[in-house]
Amino acid sequence: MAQPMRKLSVPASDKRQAILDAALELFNERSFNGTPMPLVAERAGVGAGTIYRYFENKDALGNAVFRVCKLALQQHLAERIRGGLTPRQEFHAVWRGLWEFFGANPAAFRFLETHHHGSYLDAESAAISDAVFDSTADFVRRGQAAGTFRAAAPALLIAMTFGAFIGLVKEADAGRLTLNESVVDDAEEVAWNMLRA
Amino acid sequence: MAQPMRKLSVPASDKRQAILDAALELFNERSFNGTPMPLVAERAGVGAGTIYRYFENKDALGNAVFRVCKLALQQHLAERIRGGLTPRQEFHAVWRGLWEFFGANPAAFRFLETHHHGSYLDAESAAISDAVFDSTADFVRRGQAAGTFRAAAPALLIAMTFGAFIGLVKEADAGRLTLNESVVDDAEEVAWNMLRA
Amino acid sequence: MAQPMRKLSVPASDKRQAILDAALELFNERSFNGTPMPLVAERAGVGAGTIYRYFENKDALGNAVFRVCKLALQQHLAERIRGGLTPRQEFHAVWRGLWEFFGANPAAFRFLETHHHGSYLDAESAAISDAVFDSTADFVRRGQAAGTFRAAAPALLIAMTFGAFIGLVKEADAGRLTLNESVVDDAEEVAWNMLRA
Amino acid sequence: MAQPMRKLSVPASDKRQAILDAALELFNERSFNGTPMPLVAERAGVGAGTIYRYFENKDALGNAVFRVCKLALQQHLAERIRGGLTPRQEFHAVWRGLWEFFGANPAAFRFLETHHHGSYLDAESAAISDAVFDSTADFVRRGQAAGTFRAAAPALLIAMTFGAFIGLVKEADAGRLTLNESVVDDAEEVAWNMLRA
DNA sequence: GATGAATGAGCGTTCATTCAT
DNA sequence: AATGAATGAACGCTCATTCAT
Repeated sequence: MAQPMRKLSVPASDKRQAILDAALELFNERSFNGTPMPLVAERAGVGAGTIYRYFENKDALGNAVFRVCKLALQQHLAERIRGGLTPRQEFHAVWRGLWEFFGANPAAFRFLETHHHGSYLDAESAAISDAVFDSTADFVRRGQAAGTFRAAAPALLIAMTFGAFIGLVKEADAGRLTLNESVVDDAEEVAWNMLRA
Repeated sequence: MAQPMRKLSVPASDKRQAILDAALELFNERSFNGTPMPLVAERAGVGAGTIYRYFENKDALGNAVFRVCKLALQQHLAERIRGGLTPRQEFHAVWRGLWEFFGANPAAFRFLETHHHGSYLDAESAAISDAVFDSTADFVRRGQAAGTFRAAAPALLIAMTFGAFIGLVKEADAGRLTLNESVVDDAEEVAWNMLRA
Repeated sequence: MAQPMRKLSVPASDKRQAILDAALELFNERSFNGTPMPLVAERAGVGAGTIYRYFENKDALGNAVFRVCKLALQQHLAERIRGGLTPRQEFHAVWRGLWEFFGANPAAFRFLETHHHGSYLDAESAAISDAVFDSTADFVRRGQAAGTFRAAAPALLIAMTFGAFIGLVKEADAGRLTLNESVVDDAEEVAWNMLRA
Repeated sequence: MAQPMRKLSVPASDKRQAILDAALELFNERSFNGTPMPLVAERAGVGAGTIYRYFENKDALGNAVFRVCKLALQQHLAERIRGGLTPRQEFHAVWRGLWEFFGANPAAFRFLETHHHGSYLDAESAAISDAVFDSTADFVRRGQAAGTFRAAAPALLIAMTFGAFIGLVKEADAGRLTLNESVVDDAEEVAWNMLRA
């Protein structure tokens, strides 16, 4: 059997991923503008110049981190919604999905919450945010069509529900709340009262 | 009797206020680390060196902005809660208070939401945040004692309620929602369903 | 008796002297370039702007301090040389004069030693140094004419003798020597062996 | 056998040395505080930021210059003293050593004389100064034990002898004395009369 | 005359980016 | 492809000097 005609490249570039990981951590710890590129390079275990082989400049790196996080969250939630669930079950899936995503990838979650309007974000990043929003709005409209979700602007319900979840994370970060399974379950019940008709 | 003929001198703290205002705007637009001090000076209409007559350094300026905003919000809400209101009326007062504060001072509101754990914030700023939280928690506990508010950790209810409001503002900033009086009233009804027993 | 026709002025300006004193101290403690003018003003107990009524700028202040010190030393030594002393007695008078001047005015002495070629010193300051040197050279030549002083270039003898005294002061400053009366007497004997024929 | 054909690369510490040389020159010309780092960089032919790859900050650069000069002088003198010389011969070696060092490295000599107690000098620099002093004091005590040197505090003799030499250099700088071989020989004779018993 | 708040040029230092290796 | 030494523009901040009071 003939070997396919593409060059055998290094495995989808470990270094690119290492740079993204390091940048995500550091942008959370020190903010985008407070993070020197050489520090990203050091944390990623690469040379400073190497970053510029993978990202045109610091802004591009910031946008790449944003997109990776946003798409990871989108995919994580999308995987949980598929299927023939009731709207209540769907909401449970989303809420648990947020919690699982946060547990598996807290840095990504915090980055999205904190850097959602960094001045370095470009049009494409904004477009991705809009696409994620649109698919979420569809989910809400399905629930409203079924009469299970409250009749209010989908944007309003989405904003308040995600906002409430983010509020939990921030309060936990401030040390005034411990986010464990039972607290998140309580919170789901609370949030559900916002959504249900 | 005629007013004596002396020149009206500018109030001594004119420039201090101008610097605080400029810093608040710019820290929102460009983040703390992304804002050069000379730009703050320019926006405030003062010389670069003048800032340092009023604030020891950039961190001190950041903390001053934070405290001014936090205390203004606290006072704004406190003024609206006093009196013999029912918990539902108190909640209305708080929700409207947030909305009014945001309308009167959107920059201050956004600053608090975005910069609540900037690495430049010092212990005193953190203490103020805690004090504001404590007085809010008292408000929640009063409502719970009266049986009107849901029995859940006050920190959880506070986090989710403020988070929901902040979610609205962010969504409005993203251009996917228009925050007007009727939307805010709808949102109040939604949020109330989180709180009520 | 008619009063002379000049304005009664403030007593030869206390402030000018206070500024000179403060500058002398601070230039010694922190060097010329390391001393901010506002600090000179504060130490002198005057407003920052006031210095500029008495001295055109910082360089002019530095030159004024230099001249005051140089002339004070010159006068101090000149007072001790007058009269019909033998060269040995004259040398004793000079050496003791240096010691007394240092004791009475250590700041002035150290300033002259440390700042003798500050880049801010102007031609007039240099001229004063030369004049002081010339009168000292005359003293040496008198001693050489009398056959009491060693026949060598006066500049050489002056340089080495003053240098030796300054060396004592520096070593005392470094904490490796205590300058008291008996040490200075010993040193005079040592120095005399450089000069005598 | 032919030398291998690899490119001759510049020694790694090329720039470090250029920076030290430039700093030494400029600190002499304009004093430590009077010398801007960008000017050091320009004189050294490097970028301003490059200095900070080799020295942590300006103070560290000042200390490095001081140590290089002090150790160079120490080594220069130490090389000349070894052997079975008489104290008079040893003194000749030291005096000539000073003169040769000054001739070979006038900037280093002047730096040591002028900056010996700059406020930026750290404990290690002070320790080096003390060590150099101690070894010189040993030399003096040897001469005193042999009965050739005057019985006086070694610190006093050292201070006056070095002070006298420095006085010569200063007088030459002031343009009132030309330091040539015969003048230095005369001066040695003069200085020897301070030291000898 | 005396003041000190205000200024902005210039300081010490950092860091995004480049490029010789 | 990968590096990290080198750069210089731009940062946070200081301070000599001015000028309205």
